[in-house]
Amino acid sequence: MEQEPSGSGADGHGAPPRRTAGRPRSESARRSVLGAAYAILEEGGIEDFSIDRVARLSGVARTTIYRWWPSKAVLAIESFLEQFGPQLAVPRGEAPDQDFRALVRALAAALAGPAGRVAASVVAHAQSDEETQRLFRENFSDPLRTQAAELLERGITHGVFRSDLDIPRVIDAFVGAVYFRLIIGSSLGPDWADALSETILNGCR
Amino acid sequence: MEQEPSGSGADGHGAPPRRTAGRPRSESARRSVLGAAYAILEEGGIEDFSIDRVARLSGVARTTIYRWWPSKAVLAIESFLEQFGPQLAVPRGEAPDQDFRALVRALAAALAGPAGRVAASVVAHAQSDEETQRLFRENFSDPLRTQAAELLERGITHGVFRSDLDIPRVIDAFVGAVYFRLIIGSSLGPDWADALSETILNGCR
Amino acid sequence: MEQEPSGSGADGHGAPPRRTAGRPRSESARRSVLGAAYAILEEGGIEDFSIDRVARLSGVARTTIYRWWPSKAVLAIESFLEQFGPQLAVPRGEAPDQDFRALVRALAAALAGPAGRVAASVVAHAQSDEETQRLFRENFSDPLRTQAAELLERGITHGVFRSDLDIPRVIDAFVGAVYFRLIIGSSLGPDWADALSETILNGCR
Amino acid sequence: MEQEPSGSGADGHGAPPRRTAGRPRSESARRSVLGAAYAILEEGGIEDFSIDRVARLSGVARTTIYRWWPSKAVLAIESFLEQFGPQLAVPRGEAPDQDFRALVRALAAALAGPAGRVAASVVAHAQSDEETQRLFRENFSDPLRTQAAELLERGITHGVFRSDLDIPRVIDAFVGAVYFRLIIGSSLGPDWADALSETILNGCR
DNA sequence: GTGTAACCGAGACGGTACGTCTTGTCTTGTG
DNA sequence: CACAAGACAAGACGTACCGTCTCGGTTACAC
Repeated sequence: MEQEPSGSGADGHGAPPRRTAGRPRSESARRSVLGAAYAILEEGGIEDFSIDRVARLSGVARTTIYRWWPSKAVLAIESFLEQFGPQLAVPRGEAPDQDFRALVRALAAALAGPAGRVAASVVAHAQSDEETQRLFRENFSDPLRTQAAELLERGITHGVFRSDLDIPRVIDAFVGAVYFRLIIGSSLGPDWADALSETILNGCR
Repeated sequence: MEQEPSGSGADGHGAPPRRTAGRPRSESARRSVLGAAYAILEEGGIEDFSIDRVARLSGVARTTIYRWWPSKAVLAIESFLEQFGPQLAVPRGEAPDQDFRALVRALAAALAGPAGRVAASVVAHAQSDEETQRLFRENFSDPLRTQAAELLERGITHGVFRSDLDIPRVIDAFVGAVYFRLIIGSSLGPDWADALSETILNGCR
Repeated sequence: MEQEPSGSGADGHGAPPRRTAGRPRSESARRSVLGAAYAILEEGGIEDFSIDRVARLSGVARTTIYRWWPSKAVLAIESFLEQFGPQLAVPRGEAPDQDFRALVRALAAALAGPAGRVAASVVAHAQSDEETQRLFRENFSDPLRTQAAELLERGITHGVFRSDLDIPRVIDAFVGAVYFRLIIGSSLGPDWADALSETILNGCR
Repeated sequence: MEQEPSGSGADGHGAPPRRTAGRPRSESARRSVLGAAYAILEEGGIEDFSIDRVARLSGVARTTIYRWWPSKAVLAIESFLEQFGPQLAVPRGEAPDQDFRALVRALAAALAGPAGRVAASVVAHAQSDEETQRLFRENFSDPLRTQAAELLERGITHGVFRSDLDIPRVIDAFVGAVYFRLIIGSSLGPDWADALSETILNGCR
């Protein structure tokens, strides 16, 4: 979001950096804001999150924040995605059912830490804001589902999973289970993750 | 909440209603507040919800609200539970798998309406408030899980479901799926509910 | 105030104790309230004075206080008068000018202590409440003026003071001076009192 | 208060207006607040005075008032001083005793009107607030005393008043008398003022 | 004795105001 | 232009009192 192509050297094939007139946006301000926002989310959840606090902590003027982020929800989720987005490595091994187990474990583990608290906060809030919902879906939910879908399809072609598998529903089930436990404040340990995997895989074979 | 032992016919051994000294709590005020709170939740979610607004809409003084509800989160969830709590009738027919399908359908249907929006709002908020989380769990989540568990156990004894079924995980899966779709803003139609039931039941047999 | 005809044997000209039907007023409650009220005034002035606080400190129900004192101003001044009223002994010696000096000293001394803080608080508030103003005038200001007037008249008949002395104005001057210093927060030591006496007596001879 | 050096032409020695960054304070808001504050004081005394009411009447946000005035006492006295401060013109004629009479009359007259009610309210409150007391003393009491002192000194040098006159005490006496009558709710007519002047002047000659 | 009347306690209720915190907009001056 | 600084209107927060209003119990005198 708000990605500035300015710095990316890849577009050097002719298109100039497209520097519009006036003072360019301060990249350092942007980073300060997102960093401070995430720090606040991590320590106090969305409850303690306010534009004022982000401004104070980041040293960036409130006006500047308002110029670039339309609402506190968007700022919160952007700061979360920037940190969390690249964190989930989907496994790709030989046995699809083992991969599935690993995926569930990885998701549970990622959300068990402090990032989970942030995720819960942010997604909770998302529910009231179209834009935030979209950002979450596009940058977090959809990629995860896509990767999971590929894994399941691989299982089908390998003959490990039944051919009439309703892939989206399977994904609904395991992602939903993890997320619901997160919201409810229940633990997300590896034992629980494995038990869930087993239950779901039972229906896939 | 604030249950008056007065009405419980069980103590018919002579114990008088035990009215404590002082002006008794106004039942009409309590109802007005919960009603207004639910109305606000229904139309604008938790975002537009404030004690001030509830006070104005209900015609009850703000101080009176604070006397009985410690925080806006608790008021919100209580107003939701009062409306939604008794809404979910768990089916009890001959075929446990049919019953399961009906249960998933009922849950999805209940949350597909305006109550869903409220539920999402409220549960979202729960995540940052211990007390709200507890209220939600005790009054909504736990009863639902208990009833679902009984249904699944019946299925096992009837020989319809496998005997090594991990009941809590099955429940995690279908409740989580419904709730996640709700949060994400995806549809919760009967077709989707049936597809989910089928996927999960596949693992139960 | 709240004159109790019950005990006063002096009115034995026929009027019986006139005990009206019903439970009689609790004398202990009355005393607790006035005592607590004065204690609060002494430590925090009128600023910290509230019916709630008096009720809490005295252990008397708020309703009971409201039954007997129409406003917090009246309660404050009554509690003050009960303590301060009998405190000022007007001297009666041989030399009227010496007596005057002693009177001014006594007034200044009485108001220099903690009671002064209370007096200032209370009289300050009096200005906005008819009833309080009347109570202060009748129970404090008028008696003081009457006694001072007698003293000055004695001085005239003794030939120490000029015969055309405008007694009320003299009293305005010295009482006003003391009170103004009190309000302004200036000291009220004996030296200042003597200097004031001298200045005023200069105009009396 | 809050004096803006910008307008004072005296600092034309090079110091620029020194406009600090950020949006400048709204002069119109300041005026609205002080005006509304005085209007409320005039009609209901300090009893009806509240920041809320001032905000409503002035149309200025409550937060803005709190930004500039630390307490309601300070706001009250400032609004009073702004109106009343320049109102008292001290006479300067040939005969010092005539001037004194005129001064007492002027003071009494000024406080006899609606401003008197405000003054009484405000000064009454001053007694519990250090800051208010200071403001009243510096901006009202001290200037008045200074001018009165000059008048009396002129009388001494002219030989009209005795040379050993204790000037501060004389001022205590007449200012106190006026203020005490004000608080007590007694009239402050010209006849009374003249009688007071005569009584005090008797001691000055 | 038994009313009945006025008391006292407890505490809920509708209100007003408090002083603080955020939100989002605006209005300056500087880089 | 971007940005820092900060004023502004709006409005919610949770608390303290206000004065009124039920209630349940407690004394008294009066029949």
